[in-house]
Amino acid sequence: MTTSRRPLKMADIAALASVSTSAVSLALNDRPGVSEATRQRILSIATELGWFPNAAARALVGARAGTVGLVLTRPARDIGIEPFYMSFIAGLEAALSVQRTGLLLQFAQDEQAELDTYRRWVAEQRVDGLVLLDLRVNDPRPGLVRDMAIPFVVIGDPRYAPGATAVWSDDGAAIAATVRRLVELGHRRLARVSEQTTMAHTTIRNRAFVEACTGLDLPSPFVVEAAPSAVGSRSATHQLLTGTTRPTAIVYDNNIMAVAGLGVAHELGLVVPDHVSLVAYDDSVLCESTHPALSAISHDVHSYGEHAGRLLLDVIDGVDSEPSLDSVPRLIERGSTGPLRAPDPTLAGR
Amino acid sequence: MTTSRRPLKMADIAALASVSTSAVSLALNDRPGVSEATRQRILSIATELGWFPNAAARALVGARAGTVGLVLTRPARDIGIEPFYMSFIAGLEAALSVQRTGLLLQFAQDEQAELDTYRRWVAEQRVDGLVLLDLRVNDPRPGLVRDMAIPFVVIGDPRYAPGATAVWSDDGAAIAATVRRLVELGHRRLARVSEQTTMAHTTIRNRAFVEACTGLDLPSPFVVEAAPSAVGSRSATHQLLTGTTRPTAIVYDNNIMAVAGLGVAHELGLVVPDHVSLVAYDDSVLCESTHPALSAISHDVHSYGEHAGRLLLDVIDGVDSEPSLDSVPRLIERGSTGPLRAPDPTLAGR
DNA sequence: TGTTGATACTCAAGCGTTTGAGTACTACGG
DNA sequence: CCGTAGTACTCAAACGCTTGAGTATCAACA
Repeated sequence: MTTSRRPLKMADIAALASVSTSAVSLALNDRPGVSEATRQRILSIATELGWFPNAAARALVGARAGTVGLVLTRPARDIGIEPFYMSFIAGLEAALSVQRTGLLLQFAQDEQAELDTYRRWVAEQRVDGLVLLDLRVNDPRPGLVRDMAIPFVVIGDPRYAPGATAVWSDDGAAIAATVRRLVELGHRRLARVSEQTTMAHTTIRNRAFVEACTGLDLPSPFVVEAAPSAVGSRSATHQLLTGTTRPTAIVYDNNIMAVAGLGVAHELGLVVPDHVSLVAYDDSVLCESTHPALSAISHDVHSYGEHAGRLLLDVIDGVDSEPSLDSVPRLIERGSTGPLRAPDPTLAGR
Repeated sequence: MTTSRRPLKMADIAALASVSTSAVSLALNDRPGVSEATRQRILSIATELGWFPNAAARALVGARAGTVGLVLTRPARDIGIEPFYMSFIAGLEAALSVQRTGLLLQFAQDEQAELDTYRRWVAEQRVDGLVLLDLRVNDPRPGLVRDMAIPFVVIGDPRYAPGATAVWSDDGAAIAATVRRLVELGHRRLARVSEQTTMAHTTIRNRAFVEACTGLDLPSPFVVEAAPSAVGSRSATHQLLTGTTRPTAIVYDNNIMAVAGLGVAHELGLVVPDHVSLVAYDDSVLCESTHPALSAISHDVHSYGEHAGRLLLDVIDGVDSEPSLDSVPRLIERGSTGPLRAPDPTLAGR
């Protein structure tokens, strides 16, 4: 392993192997045209010297940037603490790195900025593909990105991105199963604290939630749309838990919202799950760390990201993929859910 | 804004403006050699058409990739949920995007893989600079990266990376101030649950913690080194809170560890802060969401990342920067700290 | 022995920029 | 009216790689 000041180029390898740069190129890209002996000689010299092809030169001629792009569009400064994103990104990156593909990451304030970033990346030919996260209702992004003629995958329900290669999790089924389980535990007054209904997954979950409740002849459930932050969840939860007909179980839309909701329940002197059951969406060690530990509608977000990465690489390679279901999240029951046990302290006039 | 299939090139702009590509280049890079009128004409055509320079071509000749790299080396799959990282990355990216610089993100299993990634990125000339996160004791990275002759900044105390451009926060001072405050509240048996002492910041904090305690004539504090995860913190906290001489205040090394510790205290039937005070390191809405809300040694991690980004861009521009103190984190007191109020239920034999 | 067809290679053009050297034009002082 | 200096531009080479076209060698076969 030599550490030289001037970066090595293919010509250096070629000179040492006494062949032309073309031969080196053929050898290193596993193409026919060089003998096995020469190929091995070139390869060993290249690895010996620690040479890697200049990414820019390769991109310029080969039209492969070796990079895919991801934009996180989140208004609040601190929404990034939602564990989902980091896990997803880690999984995505794991899949990409198998094929030596880098991940370009950008944060945007709003949809306009996000689209500007896509346009710029495509114009600069910086990326070979894009990952569209947080699919929205009537999302303009799939259409616009398709017009840019760049491979992409959508993370979200294909019904909201017709014709696009999507990887999704069946949140509706997961929500329905959760409602059934809560009813089995004896709950009848259910509630949901959701993100904004502009999100496709929120709409899907909300609809599934209401349908599951009415299908089981429950009173129609509370659905509160909150700002996608801890603060939003706090006030929504407070509102629910201090209302006249208080729900006995609340299903949240992510981890942070559930943690915040748990805090509010504690503040109000309610015991979880004796007075109220709480369920988080997505799962992480955060849910395991609270007391009581949060029951969660769980799926493997890391492998969700990996799945997305593999699919995007396929699309880049020209393999046109169908929408692909990643998983049906399952309710993992921990300490925050259970049958209603104690008398209701607030309604009893504690 | 025209959306064309074939990407635009400089020659297209040149043709429309009836000038040479050289003129376009000069105009777009704000260099002398074109008249103001021509410059404006070229600029307006370029923006009209939505043209951006091909990143690869520019990198090939200009030796600027327009990208900096960051590797997250974390053994556990879920440590990424620590809010610090996402906030830091968001801040970093914000600073970079001001100068149209992208952020290449990679996760690595261990130090070896991290170094391999740096070597590859440098050899491929994919990045103009590197950010070295989580400085370790006797960290080999600054030395090796310097040998690669690529600009970099270290995030961490410059004493552990002599000669490198570093941006750091004075954790020692923050810890000392926190200890003083806890003593002011009446605490005398203090403890710390820390990450591995291979981390430079952990070593610094541990030392400052012990020194502050002995300087105030306290009994020597407990310092427990835990695996950097919620699980590690749980067992460390359990050990501390069920020991014979139980600490009355515990200072953690990050957010997740503190949340996990809070959960353990709850499980043991201890009231926070009446029986034990808890302090988190770093801060995020997560700390505000628990009950009681976690007091935290707080600094603005987002702007910490921004600071690092600006500094790295300076180094890339050849401005050799001195180590730069970002901040002295300050204890934000929330509900999890206070004077010892209740009799100790465990020691009283509840 | 000459033709054919592989095989193993080399040549050189080209990808879209930047940039130092070169050129045409204008203005101005002497 | 010439020389000079500046301004506004163009030319062409270069960056490091890929790739289609070309060439040399050699075995097989008629």
